Amino acid sequence: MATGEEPADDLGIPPGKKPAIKDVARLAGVAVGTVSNVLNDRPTVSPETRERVLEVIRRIGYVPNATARRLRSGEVTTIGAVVLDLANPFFTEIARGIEDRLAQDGYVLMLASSDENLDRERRYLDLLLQQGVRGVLVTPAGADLDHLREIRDRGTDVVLLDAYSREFPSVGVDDVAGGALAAAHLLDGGRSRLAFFNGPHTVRQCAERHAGVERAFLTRELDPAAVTEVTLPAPMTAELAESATHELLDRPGPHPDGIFCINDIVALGVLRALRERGMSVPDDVAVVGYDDVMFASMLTTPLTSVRQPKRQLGWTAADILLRGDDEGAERHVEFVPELVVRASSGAAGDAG
Amino acid sequence: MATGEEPADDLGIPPGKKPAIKDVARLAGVAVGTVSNVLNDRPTVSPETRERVLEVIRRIGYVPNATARRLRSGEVTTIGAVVLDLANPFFTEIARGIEDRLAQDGYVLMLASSDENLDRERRYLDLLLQQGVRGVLVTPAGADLDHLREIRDRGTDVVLLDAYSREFPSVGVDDVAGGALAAAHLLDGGRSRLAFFNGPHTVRQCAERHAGVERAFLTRELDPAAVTEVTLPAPMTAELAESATHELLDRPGPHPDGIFCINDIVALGVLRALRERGMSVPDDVAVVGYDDVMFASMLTTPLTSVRQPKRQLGWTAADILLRGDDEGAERHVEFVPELVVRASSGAAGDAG
DNA sequence: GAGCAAGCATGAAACGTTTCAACGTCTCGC
DNA sequence: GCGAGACGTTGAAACGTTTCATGCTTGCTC
Repeated sequence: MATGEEPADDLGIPPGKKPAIKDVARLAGVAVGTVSNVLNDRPTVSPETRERVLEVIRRIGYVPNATARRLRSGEVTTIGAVVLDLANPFFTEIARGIEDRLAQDGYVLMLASSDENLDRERRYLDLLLQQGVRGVLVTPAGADLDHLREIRDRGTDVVLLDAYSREFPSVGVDDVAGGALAAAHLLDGGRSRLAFFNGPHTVRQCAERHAGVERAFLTRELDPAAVTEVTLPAPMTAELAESATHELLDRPGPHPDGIFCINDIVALGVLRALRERGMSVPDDVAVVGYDDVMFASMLTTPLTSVRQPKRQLGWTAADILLRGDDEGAERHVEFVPELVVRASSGAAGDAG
Repeated sequence: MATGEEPADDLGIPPGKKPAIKDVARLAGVAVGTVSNVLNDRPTVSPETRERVLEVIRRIGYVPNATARRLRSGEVTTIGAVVLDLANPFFTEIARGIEDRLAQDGYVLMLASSDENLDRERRYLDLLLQQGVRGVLVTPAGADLDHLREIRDRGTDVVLLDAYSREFPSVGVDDVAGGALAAAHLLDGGRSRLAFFNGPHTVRQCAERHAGVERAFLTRELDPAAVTEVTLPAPMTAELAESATHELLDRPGPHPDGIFCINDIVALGVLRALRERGMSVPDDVAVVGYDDVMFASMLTTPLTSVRQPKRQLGWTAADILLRGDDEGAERHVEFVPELVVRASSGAAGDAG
């Protein structure tokens, strides 16, 4: 674009520059302080003056500069979030919850994905701090929280997302309870030979859900060792789960009559393998997944799954951040997962 | 935090205040300009002075105020995006693509969902402008682009996402080609009695994919009127599609032997209904979806679908924005969708 | 030793707001 | 006809940087 078109009327604003509050003041014939009062809805402005100022604002398309406002008043209306992967439905639901809460207060969200990479996490946090965010929500990519500590000590609030630490406010879901819920459902549905398709125990979620399964057994005075645990390497895909299922069923001895999967993707692979073998779900085998992702209810055999309140997770984390050091603000919130029973584990068959 | 710990030595900084550049200058016995030069690695500072300044910075824990810096220097490393729904996998893949491109240049993304609501879209755009973003990427919630025009005229770049307009740079996918691709695949696979589960034609995507279907027929010198179009009301769910399928199959006359669905969710409902009726896919009916969402390949009968290059869509939009008015910058990019053939439309049965 | 360039350091202006003490101008009550 | 509020409005200081024209020292060249 060359010299470009000037507005028909000359407003005395250098071309290529955005109008500032002083331009509004000049054109409306008032002081800058008055314009500021109009902008901030202070009651000390006469209706006529207010109208005149607003008219000018509309005419020249004035937009207040949040950076200058922030510098002077010190208040910030931006928060940052770093999640593991924005392409993963689990996190986008969380992000959506964050956004919903922020919208209430006119905040804007700056979002980034760490890809579970500690370096990327640090780089993004650094960028966010430079932008001057009021606080950050982080799903930590690793156990090392040193950099987060430093950020907090420098005065930027930090809230952990889907994690727990006694040093930081945090929001998470009780994974032990989730594991117990799934195992209990299978046991109480009359299943006795359980298999557990899990990920490596180095991942907190996997270890805790495993502990939950054990707890369900012990509560019923059963031996947790009776569970056949199949450990899948990361990244866990449906294909991986499918072949692991075939492998499991090829073993000698009785087949399992209930399978608990660490997430719904894995469950999908298991279901596919069972179908290939002509086994009936839930009559021969009951299957339970985890996360209750969008498509769990849409499968040919709708999947029973442990639901995490994803949206609420994000909402609450943002709420803690915005409410700050309020008296009533809870510093640690742990949600309780919920079992959604569908056809894949319906009324127990007589496979036993 | 109450009064907190004071540093042992009195530095002449009011308690409870963060040190500013002038404090560093005073304590190091230099001018503020010099400190600024040290901070920005300018070469006009003698090594001794630099060391002295850095020493003071370290001692009092000075952190530059990014807000003030930005106000003065005017440099922006933020762009905004408003998509229809952050919880929809289609848009999060796009967002991920945007993020990937921005990361290359150290930019940060401010993200918001309009929920297809024009008012929300406007409100969010306003917030983003206040934050002083360098430009915005928008998936328009409606056909009215007046506000976008205004934003652009006031000096903020605008790029349209999954849309087309000759007024704005834009990135989209050829929906006519997508519709044609799906219909051609069914026709060339020997299917002759097609049904098309579509949304209302007021939605651009629906109208264009419909045009694509017609084109495929005309190219083959067939009559497009032979297609049975079923119009589903928004929001389209799997349940809705399921019952619409039953309704269609209850009609007298021969059943369709090929069904094209406006998206994969709809296809899911169709598949479910067909299974309930004991019809075989693809032997009795071939099914084709659209979007190729993550789970399309994971269904019991993997779904043939028209894939949109979602990530690339976002990447390219961000690229256009960042490259700005460069000579080589393309102002309109249209991607070509791709058909991913899976079992749901596999080798044609002899249903004809 | 005059002239000059190079090397450093300086300090004030500028960025676009908010905030606040001060200043009319009315209106009212006496 | 005067003091006291009440009501609107004003203008400048302040926020914490960056930028830049200017000035002061050196050391070098002829």
